Amino acid sequence: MRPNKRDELVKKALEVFNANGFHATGMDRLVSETGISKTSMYKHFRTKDDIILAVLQLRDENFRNWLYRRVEALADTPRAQLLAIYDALEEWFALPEFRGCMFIKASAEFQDLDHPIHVQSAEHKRLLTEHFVNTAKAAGLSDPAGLTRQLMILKEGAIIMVVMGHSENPAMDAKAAAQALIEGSA
Amino acid sequence: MRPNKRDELVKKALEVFNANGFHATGMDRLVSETGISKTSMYKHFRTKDDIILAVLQLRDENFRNWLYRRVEALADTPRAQLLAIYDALEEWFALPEFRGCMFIKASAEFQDLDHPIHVQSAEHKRLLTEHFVNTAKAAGLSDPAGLTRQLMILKEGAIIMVVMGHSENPAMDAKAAAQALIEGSA
DNA sequence: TTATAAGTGTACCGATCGGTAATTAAAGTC
DNA sequence: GACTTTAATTACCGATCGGTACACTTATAA
Repeated sequence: MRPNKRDELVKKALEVFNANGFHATGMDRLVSETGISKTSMYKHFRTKDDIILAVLQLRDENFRNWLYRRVEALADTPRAQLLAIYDALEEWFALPEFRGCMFIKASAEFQDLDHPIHVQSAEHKRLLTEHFVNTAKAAGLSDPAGLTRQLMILKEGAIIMVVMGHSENPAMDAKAAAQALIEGSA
Repeated sequence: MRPNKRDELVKKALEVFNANGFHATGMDRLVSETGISKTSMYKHFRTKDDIILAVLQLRDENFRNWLYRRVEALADTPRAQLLAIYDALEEWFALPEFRGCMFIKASAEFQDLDHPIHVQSAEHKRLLTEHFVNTAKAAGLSDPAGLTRQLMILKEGAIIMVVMGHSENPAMDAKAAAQALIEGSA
């Protein structure tokens, strides 16, 4: 069983890109911080953008898996799970390596709507929305799609306010708002 | 009356940075797109970062002035003005040159919390919050600070969902949420 | 053993990066 | 008219950008 260098590269590149940004991280830095030779990188990927796409794909799997499972662990009923989203967010924000949402940052650095990196970042949000719409439906709430759009807005806004804001606990601000919205849409 | 080259540069640089990103825009491109010589730029600014800071300062003035005045024009009472924020946002999102929030993008490209560009971006959000807290107080609502934090989360989240999301009208999603929150905190 | 694939190290490519030097042309102020 | 300021032009700097060429080493599998 050979440990795959490709996966090792993507995993380490994720950390480097997340901490330093995409454009600001050069290939030489990627070499020195991952310990993987440039030759090897370009044997697995044709371009730097391809590496970024692989990183985003890994991040999408990791994050969605983590969030879905964490929400299920934190609450039993669908309705309580919608609120537990923000408890999970609070945990995420508290991590020392937290650096904001990678997909928001990626779409900020690759603004062209047709750019593959932008497209893939938007797809991540779509998948999240899709999942929580089902939770909202299971909760038997009226207008699950509309409510989920609001819950997503609260999630993204909380992330921004952690990075840029001066509030102490945006996750709990968002949770309080979510609770009011859910109770109002019973 | 001499037309100030410095202001002309900052104004045009704002458009270029907003459309192409900060790291992705080189000084040579700034020269060709603004028509201003590089020598002249570096006589007014010591570094590229200084130009970015000046751009952000201009953007802060422009945006806050516009938003405050638009909100006042759209609604009379403080309470209605809190809701009008999202009507103004809807207008902003509809502009053809809309490219997301410059400060969110700047903080995404300059992640270091101590970096002057990050600090200045966060300051923009602080000023916005400060202003709307006063509106919330004038509206006589309970916990104006807490409500404003929620309204800010909705604002930032709506911006993200316009750029990355698949919703049709995040501004109105946010407005509906804001309305529920305001009514609940009467 | 031997062929095949995977990985490394180093040197290099042209292009672009942020930033500077030197010179000259205008235009405003005294 | 003399002088100062502002700006443009052009060429250039070392460093770094994304990406490649080449020679060498390992490790696997037949």
